[in-house]
Formats: sequence, structure tokens, C-alpha cells
Amino acid sequence: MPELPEVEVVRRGLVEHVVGRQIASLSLRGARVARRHAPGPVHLSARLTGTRIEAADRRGKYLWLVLRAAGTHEAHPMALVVHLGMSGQLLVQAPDAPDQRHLHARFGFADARTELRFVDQRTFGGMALAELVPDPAPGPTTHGWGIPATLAHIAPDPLEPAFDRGAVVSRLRTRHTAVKRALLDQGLVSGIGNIYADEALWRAGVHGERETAALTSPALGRLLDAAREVMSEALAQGGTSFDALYVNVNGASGYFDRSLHAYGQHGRPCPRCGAPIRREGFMNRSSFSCPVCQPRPRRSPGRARPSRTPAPPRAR
DNA sequence: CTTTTCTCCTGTATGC
DNA sequence: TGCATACAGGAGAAAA
Repeated sequence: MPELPEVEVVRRGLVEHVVGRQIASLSLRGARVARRHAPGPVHLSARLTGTRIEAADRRGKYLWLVLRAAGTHEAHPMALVVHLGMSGQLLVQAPDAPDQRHLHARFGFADARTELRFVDQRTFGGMALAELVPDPAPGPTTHGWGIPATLAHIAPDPLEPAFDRGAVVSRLRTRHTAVKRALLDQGLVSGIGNIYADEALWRAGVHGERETAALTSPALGRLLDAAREVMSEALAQGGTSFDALYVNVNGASGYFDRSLHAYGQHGRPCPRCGAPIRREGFMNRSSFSCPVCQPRPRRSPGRARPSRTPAPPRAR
């Protein structure tokens, strides 16, 4: 379940193994992996063939390769946007390595050394071409090549300079929804998935069903800080992994799972107070929290929220 | 406009 | 053993 730290590990692997190389071929197995590429898989393969990989960049859980027609400096670069979904892997492999069971795409290179493969069991991942446009986020950016136009709705993540903590807190204050929903909204702050949302909420001592607008600005700021810290620490340890589904670009699993305090720890003692971690259903998935450190709100936001003044019947 | 629900997919685990 | 069911869950579309 790759979230920001895991995707960043993959990006670094791409920088090491494929940036600077020229794509000689792209073969796609089936149409699903390129379903977000409107012109279709044949077009995608044709456009990538002969391009040089100039860079590998990331915002939140989205990765992209900056590509340019080889041997030219005039042609404006384009981006191949890749999302790993739940189970996507990018593997650097020997060209004669046997096909993986869920192999969807294979990049061959002009140097014919190794190849890059996209393997994805649950097929929520995919790739598509996009134009690069200037980063719309104000302030400093590390995205020197620009941002794929199709990612304009994705907010900066907490680990990039363009992340504006105060602005995110202000937007959160206007939201009438559960705070965990807001953390998972990639248009507010990107990179956070179910795992790091639970870890950040545990660290901040906040129950995910608390209403976002009912939390104070300092509390929301602390929650964002907790999210940034937990993802930063995970990245330092190589990303989180629970099973063999998540593998970094070299094929080695991440190993942050031993450091989780709440997610997946149902029944185990809270590392802070010793109370057994509880598991609750929320948004059709599981949430893990400490019943003592993270007390439930009296009422959950959402449909149970007391309605504002009902619209009076319109006189006529 | 905001917020919530549905849908896509397949391997693994569990229950009867 | 076989079959049904639940679960994992990111994100965009659709609905409310």
C-alpha cells in the first residue's frame, strides 16, 4: 500500500537506475494499465519510444518521468505520470528474467542493459502521458521541470517546500467532515493514505471521526506536523511494507512496519498508555486508534450533523 | 459548491 | 474438500 514514503523510495530508485537512459520500446500487456491515457496504449508506446528520461519527480503518491525526444533540446519535455495504486511495483530486471504473473508494462532501453517493469496485482495503478506546466503552488518549488497538467488538483505534500501549513490549516477549518477524511483528501494535502493517517492521528492524540472544523487551528497544525514527521521517519527507514506486494524499484521490501504504533495493531498495547488498540470500521475500511489517547467524539460529523435551519417553504 | 457513496480488481483468509 | 463471503484500499465518477 504505497503512500508518500514508499513512492519516494521508488522515485529514488528510478533516479539511480533509469534517469539518463533512452527508452527503446514500451510493451503494454492489456489496456487497463494505460486506461487513463485517452489516446490508448498503442499511442503511448509510440510516443515513449526514442525518448530520453531526464528526471523522476513526485508529488504526494504520484510519480512522473520527465521525457524528451533524444538528441534534441528544442522539443519540450512531457511527463509519464505513474500511480502505483495499491499494489503497483516498478522493478529493474534483467531482460531475460521470466515474466511476473501480473506484469503489465515493460520498458526496454537503448543500452539493452536492464529493463523496467510495471507489475501490479490489483490493477489500481496505471500510467498516462501529460503536458508539463509551471507548478501552480506559490512559493519555492523543487519541481524544476514543472508539474503534469493532470495533477493540477493534487495539493503539495508535507515534505515539499511548496507545502503551506498555515493555508492547509485555514482550509481544514472550513471543512465539515471527519478529520480523517480530510487527511485522506489529496486535494487538501497529498501523500497520506490509510496507514499514515492512522499513525498521524495516534501521534496527535486525535480520533479520526472528530469534526475537522471543530478542532482548533493549533490542534490541526499539530496533526499536520505529526503527519509530516511520521512520513519523514518512515522514509528514513525505507518505507512501510506488510506483505510482498510492496517492493521498491530494486525488488527489496520496505521494512518500516515494525515501527507502526496504531495501524494494524489491533489488540496490542498502545505504546504510550498501554490500553489495547481498537479497530473500527470507517469509510468502508479499517481504522486503528487508542481508546484512551484518542477518545471518540460524542457525535460524528457527516449525516448525524445537526442540520442548519431548514429552508422554509417558499411562499408563492 | 460540498460531502458521501460507489466502483474498479484479485489474492488471501475465514466460515460453514 | 468446496464454495461463499469479507477484506485490503486509492481515486475518480456519480450521487446526494
